Amino acid sequence: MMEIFYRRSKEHGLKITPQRTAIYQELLKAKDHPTADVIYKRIVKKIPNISFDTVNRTLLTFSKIGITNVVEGYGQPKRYDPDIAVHHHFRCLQCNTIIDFHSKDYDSMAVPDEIKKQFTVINKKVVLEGLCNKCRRR
Amino acid sequence: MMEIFYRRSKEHGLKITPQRTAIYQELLKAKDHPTADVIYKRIVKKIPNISFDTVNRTLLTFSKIGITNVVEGYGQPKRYDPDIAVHHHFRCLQCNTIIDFHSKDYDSMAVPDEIKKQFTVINKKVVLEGLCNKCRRR
DNA sequence: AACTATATAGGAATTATTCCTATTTGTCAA
DNA sequence: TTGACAAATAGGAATAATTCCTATATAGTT
Repeated sequence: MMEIFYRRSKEHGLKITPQRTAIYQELLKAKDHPTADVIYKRIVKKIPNISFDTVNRTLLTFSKIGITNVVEGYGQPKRYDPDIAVHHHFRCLQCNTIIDFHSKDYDSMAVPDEIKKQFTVINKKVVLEGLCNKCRRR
Repeated sequence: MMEIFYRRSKEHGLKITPQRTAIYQELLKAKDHPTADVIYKRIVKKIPNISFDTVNRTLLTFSKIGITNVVEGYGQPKRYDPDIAVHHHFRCLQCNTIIDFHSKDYDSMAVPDEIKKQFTVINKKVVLEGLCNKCRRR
């Protein structure tokens, strides 16, 4: 799994630093679409003098070279997703939890011609919004 | 079109103020999914002493009572959409332009049982991402 | 081992959003 | 129509999120 990290970094002329390695590993472990701040807090336990800026900058860099993604949100802090395969999201409007799910039906939906003509579509996903079980009870 | 604004405000016990009326009208005119700041700058020309906070707060209130929506984004400032009918978005990864489009195929996609069981789905949309024509040329 | 372009730490600056409070204003009921 | 009162506003301050700046350090190459 670190494979892709080394390969893409090379391809883009990025140096493999201990900080980047740690950030990528931490991100891979994360199942909760964490913010830069959350990742920073987890990592600072291992690398006490790492700066927030490095974590933040690195996550943006990773997103640029396509080894992680910024998750769609609504103006709250950016959240990152280490799963770069096609998948879809359910998002709770109340607590902002994001749940990944897979659906072959969704994956295979055609892009309308109208859009294809005008734009280069790189990514396609379905975003469902509503209430999760916890929030529904209230 | 102001109909829904008056009705929903009543339903939620919100007062009809000149500020709210102006903000709603400005939003209705907007085709560009504007930020609170953009709306503020447009409105301050008509109501010179309106405060940014009022605009911001009002837009959030409108979203809460469902007469406008916050558009999915990636940590940039919140952007608002006066179109509350079901529709879908194409978003340019480079310049962040969001284009609305409609698709009956997308509208009619079923929500997976797996999700239905666990969550109350209120909203469903397809988000396409890629490059718009302008950005593609570079 | 030395060189060089890139990356980092730390802090400052900027941007976006929310909070606080005194004052004003819709709305409702008499 | 008027008074009462809860709700809303303006203005500024505070907080949160992100980005920028710069001196120093380091990965990757020669």
